[in-house]
Parts: sequence; C-alpha cells; structure tokens
Amino acid sequence: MFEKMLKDNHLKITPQRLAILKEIQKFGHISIEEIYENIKESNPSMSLATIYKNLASMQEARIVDEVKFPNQKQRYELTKNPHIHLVCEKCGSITDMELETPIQALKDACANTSSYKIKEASIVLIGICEQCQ
Amino acid sequence: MFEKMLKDNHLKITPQRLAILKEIQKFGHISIEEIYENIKESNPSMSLATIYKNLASMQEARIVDEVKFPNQKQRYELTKNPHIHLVCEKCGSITDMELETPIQALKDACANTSSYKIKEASIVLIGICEQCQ
DNA sequence: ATATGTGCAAAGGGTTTGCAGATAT
DNA sequence: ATATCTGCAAACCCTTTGCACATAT
Repeated sequence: MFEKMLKDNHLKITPQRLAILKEIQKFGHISIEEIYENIKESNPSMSLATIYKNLASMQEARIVDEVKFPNQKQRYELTKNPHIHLVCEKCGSITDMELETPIQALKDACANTSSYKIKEASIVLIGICEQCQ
Repeated sequence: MFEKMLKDNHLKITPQRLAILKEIQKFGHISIEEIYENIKESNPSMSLATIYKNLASMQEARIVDEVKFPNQKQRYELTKNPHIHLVCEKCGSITDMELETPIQALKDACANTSSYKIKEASIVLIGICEQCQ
C-alpha cells in the first residue's frame, strides 16, 4: 500500500508519487526515461525533474531501490526481499529470483574470509534465457 | 603483459593505452576522472576523449571490465578471474575476493531454478570493513 | 497556516562525436 | 603507405538546481 509507505516516511501523498510507484510496480525494473514516457500519456504535465526528485527521496526512504546492470542506464524497482537479478544478454529481459540459501552462503563465506561485516548484496547474473537459447 | 593483450586484439600499442592500463593496474578499481587526473601529471596532453575511447575499445576486447557500485560512478578494473567485490559503506574501500565455490553454487542454483544458461556473475557485497567497525 | 512538492527553465556534469593532424604497423 | 589513434572543440546527452506557484497536511 503505497499511501502507507509514504506516510510512514513523512512523504506527502501526491498523484505524481503514486503514478511513479505504480509504473515501477507495473514494469518491475524500469528506467527513468520509461517512467517519464509512460506517465506522460495520462499526465502530460508531469516533469522529469519531479521524477528525479521523487526517486531520490523514495530511495532515501527505502521505498524504491536503484539497480545497475552492465551496459545499461540505472533502473528502479520497489524494495523487496533480497534477490538476484538474472539478465538475458540477448533480449535484455530481467528476472528476479529469491535464492535465500545460496545468497546467505555467499555472504557467510565472505564474512568469514574477510572480517567484513556484510550488510547487503547486489547480485546480477548474466546469461541467456530459455526462449533465447 | 599489456603489449601482448593489445596486439592480440588488433589494438595499436600507444603510450596512452599503456598509461591507462598501468593506472588501472595500480589502483585496482579506478574512475575515469581518477585515471585522467593521475595521468595528466606525467602526460599533460592526454585528453579525456582518448580515455573514453580507449576504455570502450579495451572493454570491447575484454582487457578491462567496467564495474558499477551503488551510489558511485562506474569504475574500471583489469579483467581477472571471477571475483566478488566487497565495498565498505563507511570508507568506500573496495576489496576483491575470489570465492570460487560459493559463486559456482549460486550460479548452479540459479541455473537449476530458472533454465537460464548462466554466463557471468557480477556480485557486490556492501558492508563495513575491519578498520571501520 | 505551513511545510512540502511541482513544473519550468537554466545550469551543470559527464560522455560522445567529427575532424585534422600525428603515430603505429 | 595506410589504417588507426589522438587531441581539440563542439555537441549532446542526463541530472540537478533555484524559484515561483500549487498542494497536502
């Protein structure tokens, strides 16, 4: 419930913010340009500056996450449980995958070997999806 | 041996390219701006455009890799064995870590669950390094 | 009523491009 | 000798900022 997420973070509930969140939800991993182009259809006065400002404040509030893929502009997704991103190098499609155990195993291995205190993991696997094989 | 790497990829051996590769080697994970500033000291005529063009061609040739970290400009490193990047969120230091087994376990788990053919992995762990704890 | 948010236009940075002269093969 | 590379300047993004007006609380 987007309204509650915003309220909990002392961010005002505006049509612009709701529209941005709805787009991100709809497309999963979306670029700024795509958000802008999609929203413009129903809300022609929406400005790019507003999108930038809101993505920054909602990222700050941990409502959305930025994700960076090789050779792509950054994209945004709703904040979710830790997960892996699978990117198809042929068609560019992106799949989320929750693999708790191996992710945890990796973090543990790393913590043991390094004496780092691990907080988060950003894992992107590049490959070829079933349809493109 | 940088000369051989370039020759093998039909890239001419120029002082600029060697200087860029030497900087990347020296600093491990370096931004474009840092490469430029460092090289300017010994070679004041080196232009930013040359750095951009060469990073692109040497990335294409798989001599260097671009790496993207959260909230940072992209950086470059020499192409190495698959490894994990550990980033300290306090001091920003970056550590490489070869953890073949857990990386492979993750790729396998993913391949099994998804029917993707996995080719590469980009893994970044964010945490706090020993000194900053 | 007040603090925040929006939209606009301008400014700011980073990156790419075209071209003439220089250099590696 | 020739294809490639370099450096410069301009062009071209994408992103941020300041400000006046609008809106949510």
